[in-house]
Amino acid sequence: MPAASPQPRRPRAGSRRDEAARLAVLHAADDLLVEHGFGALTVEAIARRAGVAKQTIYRWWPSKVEILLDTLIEDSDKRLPVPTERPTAESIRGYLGDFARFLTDDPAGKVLLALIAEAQHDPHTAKSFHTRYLGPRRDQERDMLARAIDAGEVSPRLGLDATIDALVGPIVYCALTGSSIPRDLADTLAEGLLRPRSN
Amino acid sequence: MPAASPQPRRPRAGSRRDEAARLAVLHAADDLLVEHGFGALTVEAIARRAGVAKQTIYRWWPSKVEILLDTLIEDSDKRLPVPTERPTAESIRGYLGDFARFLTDDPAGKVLLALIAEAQHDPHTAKSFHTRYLGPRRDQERDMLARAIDAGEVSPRLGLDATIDALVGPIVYCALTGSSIPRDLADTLAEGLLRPRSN
DNA sequence: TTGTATGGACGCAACGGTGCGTCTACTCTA
DNA sequence: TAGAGTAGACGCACCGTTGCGTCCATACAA
Repeated sequence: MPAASPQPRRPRAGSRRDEAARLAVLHAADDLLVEHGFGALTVEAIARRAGVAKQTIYRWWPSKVEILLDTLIEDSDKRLPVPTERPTAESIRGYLGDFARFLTDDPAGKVLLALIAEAQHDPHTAKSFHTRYLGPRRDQERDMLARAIDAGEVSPRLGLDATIDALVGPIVYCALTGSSIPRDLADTLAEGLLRPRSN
Repeated sequence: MPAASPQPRRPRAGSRRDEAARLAVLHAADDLLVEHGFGALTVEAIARRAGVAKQTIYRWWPSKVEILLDTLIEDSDKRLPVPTERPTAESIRGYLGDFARFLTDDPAGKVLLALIAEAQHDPHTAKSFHTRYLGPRRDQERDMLARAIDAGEVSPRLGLDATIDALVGPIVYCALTGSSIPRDLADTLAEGLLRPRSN
């Protein structure tokens, strides 16, 4: 293990916010979470790892949860975009597969799981997590699904939100319980829940 | 490994464990969790509420998580039994509906959600939670499903575990994200995933 | 049957340790 | 000079542990 090397000396900051310090904090939080889990994630450890004073963290973030939210939002916008442009059944299946891989393979997936968890423990986290992450993302997913319905690509058995919960839920649940996600899970879910009632 | 314990010349001396204290701790933990959330749940608060010394808690439980596990196991065995005796599609649908109500309405449902969450944060919790709760319950659920398949009642599109994850996942996910669980969710999931591939 | 010794369960109180969030004091640059 | 940064001490709460004294159910000897 690389034993928390303090970052190389940055040039002293001026009177604007130090972008290098901001990124160092974000990355430190992300790394520490992946390496040692949320339980071992403390503001003091983040400061140490980032090579930044604790006060600098408290100046810009009210809690470590908001730090994680910042990293999650940036990473998932970048690496797990919602395909709202091509409203096809195939793109929805693709998104579900990407989501499963994001959760299991991407460091940001661990952040998402940790925030889902922390939201159960703390109401402030729950509120912020919904407002800043879950809500906006759900809006995009709803849009994706609604367009596919309009295009006649799919015809789900449930309402918009319930359908998304039914598709995403099992994937998240597998990740939460640490069981591996079967290859055909996403596709079978889509088949079972997006097809028109053929009978 | 314990070197030569002095011969228990009097095997049955001393007081017995105080059952009232045990129950007081279990109920105090349950109540505090429901009232103030896991974040505010401390061993000292449990001791205060139960009218019991902190030492008495540490004497019998290694952590507050184990206290919650004890309450969860007792409550869910009692109030959410897995219907393994009548292997019908209907009993499975009924179980899913009961499970949804358990999660949203029963205090023990909150305990379950809190433990799922805490298992993300702490590896010890994860291990104990799987060994003592998730594993045994999954065995029963697998049994329930396998019997229904043998009886020709259902013919799922996925493997045993994946099917259970696909049925239970959305319900848990709704509860975790605080969204209400649609009335027809359980039934539609069962229809979409347990029916034989009719086409 | 009675008296006593045993030893476990319990309550009370204090300990050192850790992370929290705040605070002060100082530095550096635009 | 004002804003952003570093360094580190502070009081607080909870952690998990320990020592000590009390209570009481049992086992056994008188």
